[in-house]
Order: sequence, then structure tokens, then C-alpha cells
Amino acid sequence: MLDDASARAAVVAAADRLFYAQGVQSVGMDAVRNEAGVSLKRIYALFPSKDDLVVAVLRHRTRRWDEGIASAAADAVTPRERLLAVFDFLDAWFREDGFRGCAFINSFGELGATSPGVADAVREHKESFQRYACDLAAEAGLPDDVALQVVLLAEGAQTTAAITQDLEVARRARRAAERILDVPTPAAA
Amino acid sequence: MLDDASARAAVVAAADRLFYAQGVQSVGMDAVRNEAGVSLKRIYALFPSKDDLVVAVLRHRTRRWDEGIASAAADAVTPRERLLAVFDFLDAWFREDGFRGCAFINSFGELGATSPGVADAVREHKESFQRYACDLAAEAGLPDDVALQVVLLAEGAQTTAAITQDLEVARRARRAAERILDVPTPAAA
DNA sequence: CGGCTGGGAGAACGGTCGTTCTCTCAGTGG
DNA sequence: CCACTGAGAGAACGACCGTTCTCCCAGCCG
Repeated sequence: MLDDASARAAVVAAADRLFYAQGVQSVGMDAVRNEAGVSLKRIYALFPSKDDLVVAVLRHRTRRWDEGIASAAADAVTPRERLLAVFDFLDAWFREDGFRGCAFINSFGELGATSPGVADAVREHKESFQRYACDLAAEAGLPDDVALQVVLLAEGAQTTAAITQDLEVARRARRAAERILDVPTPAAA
Repeated sequence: MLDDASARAAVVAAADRLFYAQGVQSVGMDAVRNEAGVSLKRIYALFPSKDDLVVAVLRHRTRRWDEGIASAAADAVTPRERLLAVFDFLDAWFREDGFRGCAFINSFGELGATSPGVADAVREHKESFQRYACDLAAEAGLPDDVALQVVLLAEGAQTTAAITQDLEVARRARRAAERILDVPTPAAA
């Protein structure tokens, strides 16, 4: 038998794959059970309800997102380049098989109105990303407003790439971000 | 009794309100029946399935969107201002009670993977908006790439406004669009 | 006025989903 | 070897949903 931590991880990973590919409400708990190889009894011992499982999946995605942008930024030397590295991370992600947009945006649209837990998890994720961008911009001597403009581009790139399947989107968003960052900001510095 | 056209319109309007507020799968056909005041038998005579109703709702939303951005652009004199008017339209929309993001993005996340009809309707809507932006940009002597960068801002603004409830988002997106449009484009004109 | 059509209301049906329960059995302590 | 605990597998349960069907009555034609 798996210990609790391994079972939890297997269930979250399985649910993540299924929810992301098909939408949360299209996936029954039986499907999660089959994909994870963990009995329903065990799943319900680890997560009191499907809603809690969805929230756990989102928290797990937040960790993977944070690691992804940190790793993409690792090679960059200036804060400006670390900010732009977000778009390189997006570019690689958009090219993955089965890319279907931002799981947080998708979950918010599907469940945000009916599940406060999901809405909170999504909000916290987006706020954390905004803070990350603002911190980098501050290092570069740029105001929050510019950082948040770049964040808008990243968000728009994710939904647009999902819907249009256009592989150019991330590069285009990066060019737009460069344009925004390169405008001289009179009030800053 | 209502004629077919009026019944259709009532059902689509009712379904639109409910689907947008709660997500499609959280709304049963009984709820649509009650909201529209049209019997289930009649609804199924007008729409073969719930899926067809969802598509009809999205097509209706496309018409309203097109009218909205056209009306916001009506007062503008230059193509550049007509393009930026999109963000004034978004600003007014984000301030409405019950604003919950872009219905197309929400529907795509929830149903795009399981309903080809929904996926197509969403794709067509987004492509139509991209074409609108490219046409205006062309009038202003700007390349498609710049227009599509502005579109990314509009898309990002919609999801960000929905999740963060920040009323500043549309104005910030507009400022970003101005920055992008004001960069001299060496290859153009 | 009386039979008929056609549409409204909502019950009914088959299926599915989230959640719980039962049955079975492997592994352990005496 | 035997009683016992605890976990797995999956049946079962109650609720709900999309769709269809039945019943009933209003309004028209003879």
C-alpha cells in the first residue's frame, strides 16, 4: 500500500491530467480512481470532497507554475530579461501536446461562481504572479503599472493560444512586452 | 402564445443570463425553462439539444459584442482611436454588476474539449475580433502584428478583470495599447 | 354546441455523478 | 492455526440532469 503522501500525490496528478484535458465537471470521481489507481475510499479519506480535490490540484499547479517561471528566469541576468523569460516559458508550454489554456482561468470560468474555494485558489495564484512581475519590475526601476501591463499580455497570450492554436502567440506577446518595457518612463528612476 | 422568433429570443436571453452567471453545466434545462417562461417541449422544438442552445447563446453574444465595439468606436475619428475605443467598451463592461469575464473564454474552458460546436463558435468569435483589429490597424498604416498585440491586451484584460475584480484593468490595458501603438514601426507606411 | 388539434405543464425515464457502504481478504498478534 | 484489524474493489444509494412522454385544456371548425 502507498503511504498517504504518495497516494495524495498520485491522486492530485491524475486529477490534474483529467480535469485539465476535459474540464472538471466532465470528469467523474470514478475516472480519477482509475487514472490514479487509488480506491474511492482512500480518495475520500484524503480529500473530503471533489471540491477539495480541485483546490488541491490548483495549489499543486501554482507550485509547478512558480517553478517553471523561476527556471525560465534562471539564465537571465537582468530583471528585465527575467520578466521577459516568462514569455519563453509560455512559448514552450503552448507547444506541448494537450495544451488547453490556463487551468486557473478555465477552472474559474467553470466553477468560480459556485465554489468559493476554487475562486480563492485562482485569485491567489494570479495575485502571486502579479507580485512576481511587480518585484522584477521594481528591480528594473519600473513602476507596478508597467509590470501589470506585461502581466495582461501573459494572460491574454494564454487564452489566445488555447483558442486559436496559433504557435506565434507567445513570441508576439514577448515583442509587445519589449515594446512596453522600452518606452521611457518619465516618472520612474 | 409567442411566435417562434420571440420564443427563441426569450430562451436564448434567459440561457445567456444563467449560463454566464453560473457556468453552463451548473444550469439545468429546468432553470432555463423557468427563467425563459417557455416550456421544455417548446425549447426542444427550437433547439435539438442543450449543446445547440449553448452555441446559439454564443452566436448571440458575438452579435452583441460586435455592436458594442462598433458603438464604442462611433465617436472616434481616427482608426487608432477606434481601436483604443475597445478598451473604453471593456471599461464600461467590467463595471457592470455580475461581470464574470468573457463568456467565450469561460465556455471554451468548460466545454471546448467535449463540444466541437462550442469550440468552433468560440474560435470564430475570437478570429472575428482579431480581423476587426487588423482592419483598423491597416487603416492606420500599422501591421497585423501590432493589432494582434493589442488584441492580446484586450483578452488579458477580460480574464484579469474577472478574477481580480480590479476596476483599473481596462484603463491599464488601454495605456499599454497606446504604448504599443506609439512605438514607431520602421517597416510600415 | 361538440369534437379535434396543438401547445403548456410537469411527471417520468434512463443515465450519470458524488458519496457511502458492504463484502472480502491479506497480514498480524496470540 | 485462528480471531481481528484495516484496506481495496466495486456495488449501492440518493440526487440530479438531459430528454421525452403523458395528460389536460384552450381555441377553432363543423
